[in-house]
Amino acid sequence: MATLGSVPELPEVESYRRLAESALFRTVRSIVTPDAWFLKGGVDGKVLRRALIGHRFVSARRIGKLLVLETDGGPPLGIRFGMTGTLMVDGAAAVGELRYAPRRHDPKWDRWSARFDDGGTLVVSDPRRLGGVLLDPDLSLLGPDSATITGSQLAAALRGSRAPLKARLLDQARVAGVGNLMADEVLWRAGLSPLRPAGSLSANELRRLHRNLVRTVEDLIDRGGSHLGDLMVERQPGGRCPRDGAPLTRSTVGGRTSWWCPRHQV
DNA sequence: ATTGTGGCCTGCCCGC
DNA sequence: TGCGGGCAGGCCACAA
Repeated sequence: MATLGSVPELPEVESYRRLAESALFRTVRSIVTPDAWFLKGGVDGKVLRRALIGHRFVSARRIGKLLVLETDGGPPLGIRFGMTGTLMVDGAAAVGELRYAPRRHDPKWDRWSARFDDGGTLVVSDPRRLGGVLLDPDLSLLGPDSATITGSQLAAALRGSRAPLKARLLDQARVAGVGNLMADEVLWRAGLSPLRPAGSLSANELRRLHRNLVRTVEDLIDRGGSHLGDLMVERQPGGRCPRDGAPLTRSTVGGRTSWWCPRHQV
């Protein structure tokens, strides 16, 4: 299998955020919205132009997988990347190829662009159109960011839930930033089954999960993508646990394809 | 309320 | 060689 990137989970969006910092403090001259489907939350091109043209982005924040570009006086712009979205500034992409996206760039996949007074651009490219752009995103719909979540916040996110642990971790309203690949990696590292009822973890298991979640996020940001976890190369038919060699189990958990080690993830 | 399911989107890959 | 059916998963609407 080729060494590709992965879907835009927290590590990818963090690299997009860093790239977006190079687009700050540059005056927006025009907005290109070729795909009305890509505009979310009831905004249209006219509203976006009124909000952004003549203004500048002044900060690039990330909450979970959501990129928020704050403007000088107007409402912030929210960008979601779905599973194949990439960010480009001045023609350069933030990270390498995405696992489930084409390896090339085609301008027809540019779903949204801002052009600056200096001639540069900020472009959202998304072949499968699962991402989107919105104004003034409601951040209260997102749980604590998994890069900085505290142990007690994680405990609160899981407490009392009978949903599968993995499904709860994927719920962006509970914990923001965990996607399918990173969920498998974190649970594998923590030695916890994705099928465990979320509220059934002991205090020790909670500590273990929290430690591995925060460390994994940091680790994968450093490595450069959610596809660079230790489990990922085995996350395919015939794959074996890198820790103990047991054949990995594949099934659907929380509506997502899941791979885990039946020997040490309990 | 919580939890589960299906659909959206479309390029790519596999088998015929 | 072309074709068609699955597949991938973030997010949302909807059902029970």
